[in-house]
Amino acid sequence: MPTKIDSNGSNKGQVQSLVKALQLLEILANGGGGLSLKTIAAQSGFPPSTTHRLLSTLQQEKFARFDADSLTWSVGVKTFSIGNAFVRDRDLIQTARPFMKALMETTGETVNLAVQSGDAAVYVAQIESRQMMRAMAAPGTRVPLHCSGIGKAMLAVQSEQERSALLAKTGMRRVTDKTITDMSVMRQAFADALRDGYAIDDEEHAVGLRCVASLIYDENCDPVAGLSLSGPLARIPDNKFQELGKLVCSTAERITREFGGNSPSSQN
Amino acid sequence: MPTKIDSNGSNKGQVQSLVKALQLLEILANGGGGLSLKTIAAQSGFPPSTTHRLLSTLQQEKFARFDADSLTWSVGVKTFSIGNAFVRDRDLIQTARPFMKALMETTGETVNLAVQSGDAAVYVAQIESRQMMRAMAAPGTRVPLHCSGIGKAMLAVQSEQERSALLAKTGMRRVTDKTITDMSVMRQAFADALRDGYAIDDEEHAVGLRCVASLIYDENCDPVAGLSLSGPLARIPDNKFQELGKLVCSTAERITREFGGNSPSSQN
DNA sequence: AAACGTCATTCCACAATATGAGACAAGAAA
DNA sequence: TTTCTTGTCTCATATTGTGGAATGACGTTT
Repeated sequence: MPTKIDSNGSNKGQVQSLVKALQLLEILANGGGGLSLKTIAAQSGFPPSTTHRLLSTLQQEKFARFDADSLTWSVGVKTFSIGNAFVRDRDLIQTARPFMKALMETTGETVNLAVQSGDAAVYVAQIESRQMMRAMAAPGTRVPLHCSGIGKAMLAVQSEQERSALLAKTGMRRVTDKTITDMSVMRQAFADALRDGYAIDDEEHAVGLRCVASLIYDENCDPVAGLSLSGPLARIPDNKFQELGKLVCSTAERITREFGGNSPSSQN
Repeated sequence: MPTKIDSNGSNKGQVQSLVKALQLLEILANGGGGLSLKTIAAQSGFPPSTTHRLLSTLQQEKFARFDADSLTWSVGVKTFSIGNAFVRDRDLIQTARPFMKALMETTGETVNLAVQSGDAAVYVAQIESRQMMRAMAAPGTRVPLHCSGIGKAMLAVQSEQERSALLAKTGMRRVTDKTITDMSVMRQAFADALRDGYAIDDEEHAVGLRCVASLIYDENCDPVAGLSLSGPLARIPDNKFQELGKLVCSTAERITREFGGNSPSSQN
C-alpha cells in the first residue's frame, strides 16, 4: 500500500506509529472507563493487531492500563502523573496572548486579561487596539469588581453569599453617571451575564467606554481570569454587543481549552 | 546495525518509536519547565534528529508544547486533559488489592484497607491471612479513629484543630485495657507515627490483636485511605514492629504511586 | 458433546517507515 | 569577520512497524 497522505491538512514528516498511539490514548480518555480491544480498533479504524500492539506498548510503559478480568483498556497512571507537569509549567498569560492578539485583529479593539484579587480585578495583560482612540489600562491596574465587565462576569458566577461579601467591602461606589449602584439592577446584570455567557460594561467605569467580558476557567471549572474587549461608545453601538459578546465568549472558551480548563457549561 | 536487544529485561515485540516518545514525555515532565532540544537529546540518549522528529510529532498532537521564543519544550495540554481521565476511571480498591495480596503473602498476616468516614475508619477491603488464628474485620465495619492503627495514622497527619474536633465527638472511649484515653499519650503516638511513617495499635482495639498502619495519598498529598496489617500478639512481638512497619509503609507508598498520588514526604 | 461464533492475542513475510549521520541554517560569542 | 553552538531538515538505508491470517480461549447454540 502506498503512503497514506493524511486526510487532514498537516502531515509533515511525522511518526505515524506515534500518531496512532496518541489517537488511541484519546479514544481511551473519551471512552469513559473500560473499552474492549475490538471497540477501540473499530473506533480508531486500525486493524486489531496494530491496535493491540500499540496498546500493549502503552500499557508496558503505564500510559495505558489493562484490566485482565474484563479485558478492557483505560488510561494509565503515567499519563496522569506526567500530565500534571503541564499544570506546573503552564502560563495563563503566555497561553492567552496569541488568542488576544487574534481577537484584537478581528475586532480592532483593545483586549484585556484580568484576574480577581480580593475585591478588585487586576489587569495582567493587554493587547492594544491600533485605533487612534483606544482604551488603555496599564497592567497592574486595579478596578473595582462592580463597575468593570470582567468584574461583573466574575461576580455573576459566584454564590449570592460570596457576592454580597465582596460588594459589601467596596460598597458599589459610583464612578460615573452610569455606574450601577442599585442592587436589583446589578442582580439583573448578573442574570443577563449568566444567560449570555458574557458581561457588559456600558460606561460604568469610564465615560465613553464600553466593554464586553467573559471568563476563562481551570480544570475544576473555577474561573481563573477574565477576558475583555473594550472600545469607545462610538464604535460599539447597542446592536454590536451581541456579536462582540459571542466573539469574546468563544475566544475565552478557546483559551480555557488551551489552558487545560473546562467551561462550566460544556463538558468537553 | 543489528537489532538492539533492550538492555533491560522486557522487550517483547513492542513499538520502539512509541517507547522512545513516551520516554521523552517523561523527561519533559521531570525537567521542570522548558528544556532545550539538546538537553532532551542528551538526557534520552537519542540523536538530536530523532528527538526532534518525535517531539514535533508530539507537539503536533498537543501532547507536547514548544515555546518558539525560548526554543524549549514542555508537556502539552492534551497529556493533561487525557491524564485526567485516569482520575475518573481509577479505583482504589482494585489498585490496592494486588499489593495487599503480596503483603499478606510475605508477612502471613491479614491486610486491611480502610477509608475515613467522619469520626470513624471504615474497612473497604481485606486480604485474609492463611493462618488458623487470624484477624478479621468484615468490609463495612466501622472502627473509632482513636483505637485503630489506620485511625491513628489518619489523625496523625491532620492539624491539631481537626484532630481535637474529631476526638471530641467520640471522646476516646475505652475499648480495651490498653486503649489510649490520655491525650498526652495519644499526642506522643501521633509524633511517633509521623516520625516512623506508620502508626501502631497495640491491643488498643481488641485484646491480643496488634496492628501496623500507614497511609495512601492522592495527587494533592491528601490521604485517601489507610493500609494496615494485623495479627495476634504472639506473632508480632515488639521487635517486629519496625520491620513490619517499614513493609506496610513501602507498600502504601507503592499503592499511592500506582494510584497516581503523591506521598507528602517524597516529591516524586 | 460437538460445532459454531466471537474476540483477544500472536505470528510472520513484506515493504513501508523510522532512523540517524550529516548537511544546512540561524544565532551568539570571540 | 570567523568560529562556535544549537536547532532543523534531508535522504539513503534496513530496521521496524504493519495487517492479514492463524491460533487460542470462551461462551453459546444445535
